[in-house]
Amino acid sequence: MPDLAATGSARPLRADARRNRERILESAREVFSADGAEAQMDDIALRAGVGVGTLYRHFPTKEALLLELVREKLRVFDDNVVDALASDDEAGAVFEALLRRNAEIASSDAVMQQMLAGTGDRLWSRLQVERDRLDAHTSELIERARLAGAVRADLKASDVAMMMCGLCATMAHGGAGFDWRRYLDLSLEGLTSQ
Amino acid sequence: MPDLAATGSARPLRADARRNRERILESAREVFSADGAEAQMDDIALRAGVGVGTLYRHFPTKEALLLELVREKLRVFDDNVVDALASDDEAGAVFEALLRRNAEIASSDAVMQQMLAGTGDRLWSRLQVERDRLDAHTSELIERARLAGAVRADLKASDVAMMMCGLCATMAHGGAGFDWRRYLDLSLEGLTSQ
Amino acid sequence: MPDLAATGSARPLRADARRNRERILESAREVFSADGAEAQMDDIALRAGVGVGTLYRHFPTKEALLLELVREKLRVFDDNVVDALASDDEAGAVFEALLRRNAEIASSDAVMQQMLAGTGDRLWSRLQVERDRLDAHTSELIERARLAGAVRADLKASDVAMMMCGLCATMAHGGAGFDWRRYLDLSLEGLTSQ
Amino acid sequence: MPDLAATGSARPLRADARRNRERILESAREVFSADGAEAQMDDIALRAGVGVGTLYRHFPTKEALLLELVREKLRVFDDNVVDALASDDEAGAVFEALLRRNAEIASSDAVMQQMLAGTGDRLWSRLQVERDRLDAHTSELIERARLAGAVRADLKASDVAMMMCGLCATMAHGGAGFDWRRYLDLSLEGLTSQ
DNA sequence: AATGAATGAGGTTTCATTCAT
DNA sequence: AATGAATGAAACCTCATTCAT
Repeated sequence: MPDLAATGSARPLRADARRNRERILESAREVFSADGAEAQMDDIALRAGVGVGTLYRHFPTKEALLLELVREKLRVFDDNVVDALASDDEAGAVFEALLRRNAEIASSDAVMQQMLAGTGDRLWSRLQVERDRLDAHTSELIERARLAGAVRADLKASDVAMMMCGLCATMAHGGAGFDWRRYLDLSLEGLTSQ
Repeated sequence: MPDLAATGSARPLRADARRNRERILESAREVFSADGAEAQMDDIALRAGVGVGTLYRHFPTKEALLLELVREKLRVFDDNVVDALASDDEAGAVFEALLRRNAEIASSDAVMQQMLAGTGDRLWSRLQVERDRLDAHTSELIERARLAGAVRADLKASDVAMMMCGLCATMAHGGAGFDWRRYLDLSLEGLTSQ
Repeated sequence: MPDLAATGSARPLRADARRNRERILESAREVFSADGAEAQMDDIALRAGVGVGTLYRHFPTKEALLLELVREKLRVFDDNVVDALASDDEAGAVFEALLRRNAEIASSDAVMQQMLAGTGDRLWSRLQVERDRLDAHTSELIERARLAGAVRADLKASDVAMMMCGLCATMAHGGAGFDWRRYLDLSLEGLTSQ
Repeated sequence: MPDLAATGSARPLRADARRNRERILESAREVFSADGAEAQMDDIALRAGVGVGTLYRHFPTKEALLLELVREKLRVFDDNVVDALASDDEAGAVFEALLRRNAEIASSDAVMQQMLAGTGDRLWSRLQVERDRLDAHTSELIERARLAGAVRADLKASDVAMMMCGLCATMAHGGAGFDWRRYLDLSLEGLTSQ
C-alpha cells in the first residue's frame, strides 16, 4: 500500500473535492482576469458552481486564493526553465526562447501581470520559495548562455526577473497602444549586448 | 490673458479655494503614496485639513483626483523633455540624462508608479492629451539623438513610454530585491544599441 | 462665549447628530432586550430609522454600543446611590430602598441583566471607571447603614454588587417561575442579619 | 429490565456508538467551558476525534448537545440531594452541606454557569422533567430542615433554585473580583434566618 | 464655499447543518 | 455508522458619495 501522505503535506483530497478545487482555481483565473484583484469571492464561487463556503474551505482567504494562482504560474515558469536546461540547442537561443515562452504565458494571465506589475507586494513576499527556485534555475541557464558568449558577462537572475516584471507592466496596459513583444525585443538587446 | 486652458476648466478660483486645492493635492500625494490607490477619501481630506465635502467640490470623484495627480506628473515629465530640447549638449547625452531625470522623479512618486505599473488602465486612457504632448516632444528628442547616431534607428516615443512603464513596475516592487537603476542601465543598452 | 468643548472630551454634536445618537441608543435598548446580545446591527439601525453607516459612525463596534448601554445604566445606578446619600431618612431604610429601586430599574432592562448575569466578561472589565465610582458611593452608603446598625458589620460594596448580579440572573430567567422580588427579600435578610 | 427511560430514547447503542457518545460529551464539556456557548460544533467533533456527521448523529442540534450537558449536571445535583436525604446527620447541617457541595460542582462547570446565569431561557424550559424531580427532592430536604428549625419557615425549593442561579452568575464573573463562596455564605444567612 | 453627518450597497468571512461518499 | 466536504444565509463592517446645515 503506497504512502499516499507522501505526495503532499496534507492528505489527498477526495475525488469530488479535488474536482471542486480545480473548478475554483479555473473560475478564479477567469474572474480575476476580468475584474482584477478586486474581483469578488461570491462571483468566483458562483462561476465555479459551488457555494462560497466551499471556496473558503479550499482557500481560507481571498489572498490565499490569489497566492495559489500566482504560485501555480511561477511553477510553470520554473518548469519551463528546467525544460530549457535539458535542451541541447545553442545556449543563447535556448535562453531567448525561454524568455519568449514565459512571456507568452504571462501575456494570457491578467493575475500574473498584476502581481508582477507591482501591486500586492505583500503577496509577493510570500512566494519566496517559488521565486528562489526559479531564480536558481534561471541562474544556471544564464551561466550557460554566458559561457556561450550570448549574454552580458554580468547578467544575473534578478535582471531577468526585473525584465519580466517590466514586461508584465506593459502587457497590463493593453489600451495604451503598447506592444509588449517589441518591448521584449528591445529588452533582449539590453540583456545580450556585450 | 492667462492661459486658462491649462487648468482644464476655465473658471478662475478664489484665492482660498485655490489654496485648498493645492493642499488637497499635496495630501492626496502623501496618502496615496502611503496607502496605495485604495487610500480613503476621508483620510485625504483629514490630512488636508478640509471636510470631505470640500474635497468633492474640487474633485468630483476619487478617480478624478488620482487622474489629476498623474496628469500633473506627466506635465512635469513633459516640461523636462522641453528643457532637454532646449539644451545644446550632445544629443545622446541629453536623451540619456532626460530618462534618468524622469526616472528619479517617478521613483519618489508611488502614485505614478502604480499608474504606470499597470493598474488603472481606464485612468490611463483619459490622459490622452498629456500623453500625446509628451510623446510629441519625446519624438523630437529621439529624432535628434537618432541623427547624432546615439540611439537605434527605429526608436519610437512609445518605446520610451514602455520602458518608463516597466521601470515603474520594478520601482513598485520595493521588497523584491530589485534595483531599478540597474534595470534602467540595461534598458538604455537596449534603446541605444545599433 | 462658553467653552462648549468643556462639556465632554469631544466637540458637541450637531443637533441632528445628537438626535440620531439618542434614537440609536433607544432602538438598541429595545432590540437587544428582544433579541439578546446577538441582536443584529442592521436591525438596530433599521429601527432607529438610520443607515448602518450612521450607527457605526456613532459606535464603531457592536461592543462599543453594548458598552454604552450598560455604562448609561451604571450611571443611573450611581445617581441613585448619590441621591440616597443625600437623604436624611433612617440609614437602614435608605439602603434597602436604594437596592429595591435599582433592582426595579434592572428588571426592565434585559441588556443590563445579561451583562450582570455573567455573559460578556470582556465588556465588564471595560467599565472599571463606572464600577469604581459606583462601588465608592455604595461603600459610603453601607458605612452609614453599618453605623446605624442596619447591616452586617462586615458588609462590603462587592457584596452588594454580587447580590445585584445574582438578582439579575433570576430576572433573566423569566420563564423559570422565578420571583426575583422574593429573592431580593431573602438576600436582604442575608445582608442585614447581624 | 434496565431503566430505559433514563436515557431518553429507548434504543440501546452499539458499544462503539456509546463510546463515541461519551467522547463527544466530554469534548463538548471542555470546548464549551473554554469558548462559551458560541463554541463551534466542528471544534467539538475535532476534539472528540469524530467527524461532525457523527456528532450530529448523536445530537441532532447544538442546542440538544448543550441541553444534554446541563441535564447530566442536573442529575448529579439531584443525586446529591437524594444522598443528603439518606443521611442521618442533623438536618440543618445536611441542608447546608448539600448546597455547598452542589455549588462546588457548578463552580467547575462553565456550561452550567452560563445556563443558570441567564442565557438560554429556551433551553431551561426544556429541562422541566429534571427540574421537577430536583425540586421535589429539594422540597423534602427543606421540609426536614424546617422541622429541625434550621431554615425559614416559608422556604421553598424555588428559593434554593434562585439562589443557585444567582450564585452561578457570580461564578461566571471571574474577573470582577467576586468571591462566590462569600456570596454563598451571605445567601445562606438569608435562607436560614428566622 | 465649506463642513462632516448620513447613506447603504456591497465586501469578506463564519458556522450550523446536510448529504454524498 | 461514520466521515468531512459542501452549503448559503447571515453577520459585521467599510467607504465613495450625497446633502442638510
